Amino acid sequence: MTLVQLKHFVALAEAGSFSKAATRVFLTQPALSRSIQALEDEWGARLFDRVGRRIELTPYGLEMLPRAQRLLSDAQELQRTGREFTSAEAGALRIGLGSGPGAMLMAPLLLTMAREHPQLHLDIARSGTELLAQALRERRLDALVVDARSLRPASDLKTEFHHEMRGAFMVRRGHPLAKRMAGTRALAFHELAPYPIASTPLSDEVARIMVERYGPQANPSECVTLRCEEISSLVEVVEHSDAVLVAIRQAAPKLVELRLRPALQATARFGLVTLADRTEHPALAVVRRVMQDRLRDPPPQEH
Amino acid sequence: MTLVQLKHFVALAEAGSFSKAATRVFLTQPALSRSIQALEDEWGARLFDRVGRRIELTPYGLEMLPRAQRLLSDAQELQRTGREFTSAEAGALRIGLGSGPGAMLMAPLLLTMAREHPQLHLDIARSGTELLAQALRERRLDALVVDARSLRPASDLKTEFHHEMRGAFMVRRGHPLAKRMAGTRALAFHELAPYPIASTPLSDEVARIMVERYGPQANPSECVTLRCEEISSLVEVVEHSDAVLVAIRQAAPKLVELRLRPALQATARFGLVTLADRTEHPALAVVRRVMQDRLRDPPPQEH
DNA sequence: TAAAAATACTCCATAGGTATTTTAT
DNA sequence: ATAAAATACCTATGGAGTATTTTTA
Repeated sequence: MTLVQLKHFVALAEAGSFSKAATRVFLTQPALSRSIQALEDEWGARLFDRVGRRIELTPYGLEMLPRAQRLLSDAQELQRTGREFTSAEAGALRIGLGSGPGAMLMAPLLLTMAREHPQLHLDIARSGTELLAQALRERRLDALVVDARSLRPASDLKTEFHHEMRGAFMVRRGHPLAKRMAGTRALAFHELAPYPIASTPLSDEVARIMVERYGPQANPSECVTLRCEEISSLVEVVEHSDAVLVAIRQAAPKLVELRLRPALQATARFGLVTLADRTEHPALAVVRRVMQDRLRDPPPQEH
Repeated sequence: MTLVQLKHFVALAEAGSFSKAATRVFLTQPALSRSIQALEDEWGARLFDRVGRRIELTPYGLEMLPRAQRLLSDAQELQRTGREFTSAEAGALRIGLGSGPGAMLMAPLLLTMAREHPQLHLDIARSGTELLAQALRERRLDALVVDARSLRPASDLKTEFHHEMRGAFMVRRGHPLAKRMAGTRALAFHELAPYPIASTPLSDEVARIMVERYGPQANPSECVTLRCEEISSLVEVVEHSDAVLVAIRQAAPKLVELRLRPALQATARFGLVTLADRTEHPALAVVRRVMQDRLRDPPPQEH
């Protein structure tokens, strides 16, 4: 039994004659005749009665026809699904997001999927980089987007570097510190002390840089008073209070950036991480596009 | 895409290596390798990552595997169903029974199917012979069992004669008429007059014979007082009353047959009728067996 | 170095085509 | 006499085997 034979069977039943059916399946009449015979031989029973110059389904053929049709349409469905999956129109994509990328990408990813790939199942996991990497290695995730600095280099992982996201101190427009930056004056870190500091959880790397630049009192575990994974909530707080936000500059483009001396010069390197030497999920193309769109540092800021 | 290729795909996924899978599907390793490659080429995406000496499903392969498995098991199911159908283990059989055969065969057919072919759907239609023949011609029935005498001969119908069923007058054991038949004495028809006469609907042919033998007062439409399609009910009545049953002798073997002068000598010729030149339904074998079992005239009666 | 997959080649079974015969209208 | 299916015969493609190379653990 072959899918091709089944197709011939169905075509013959629908056409009602060997000659007509043969042209429909792009065969000659003898070829179709033999194809049907082969099926009948294999199944040990006639599917059609050759009655004069007409043909007619036997009870057996009548019984098998709908089943054959169903199997054929299932087979077609299988092929179609395959194509859709490779073109990211269907299937399930499981993405792990580190806390920084999560803040920046979660909503855009969900939105893009909902709008442009409604048939694609998207599972987003947010967690620490190491836990995510473990899930990736165990095939519970298809890819991660994390700050590459927080990821221990490993040969079984492939990191596709995407964008260096500049970190910054930011306040609302009209904040006292903003006014104090008249002209080109830069602020010292201790001038921030009177205000609450808000940030998402920061990597050890960033913490180290801050201590290096501004001294022990700049250690995030000390100075950060408002910590929350959801950056949009933090932005809202900072917009309506005198709190200072420490985050990726581009995450809150409407806030005013503070110039500090020395400059913060801390960055996050967002990378798309997959297993090395594994075929990647077709839908990762969508993730890349969203990253291209959303992880773009703005041109140097003007005041 | 071929069912064979899908089988190879599933085997490889389950075996975890080309060599192992190859032996399982009775192929050499290169042959399996090429079979998988062909599938991957056709679908335009890798199904397995060849990682060192191990292989591993790609996300695409993972997505396609369960679908392929389902299609394969559906295909197997199709083949299995085919075999079951040809061996009368499954499918649907639609039989038309004339009133005489209906009385004799309905219950045994239903019982046999229920006991020995629980997966087989049986549809029994009871009606007049001509209506049944029409249904047969329109493929609404697979076969009929009718009294051949009531069927107008037609070249598109094939009648397989089975049994000549002898008709008889019967009464309960101990009935006054039974006592009156001492020795070899035969009764005259008018001796039956005091008793109700019970029968299934009789064919015109039988009615004609009765009038011929016993005169106008023997016309069934006149003399039959208890008419019912269900012969078992009639038998029950006759067993518990003084009614006389006119029916096929073998339909009520426990009753006593009346000897009449002249003898009734009416028979029903039960035949299995199908469309000529059409492949018959495999399950007709079952019907034939039931007919063989039930439509057997007993040896000449002793007294 | 060994084990596994891929490649190169060879072969043949089978599916398909052409020509012809058979059959039924 | 004609139209349709079956049969006979031939061809070629694709699937399978053997031998070999490549790769990686």
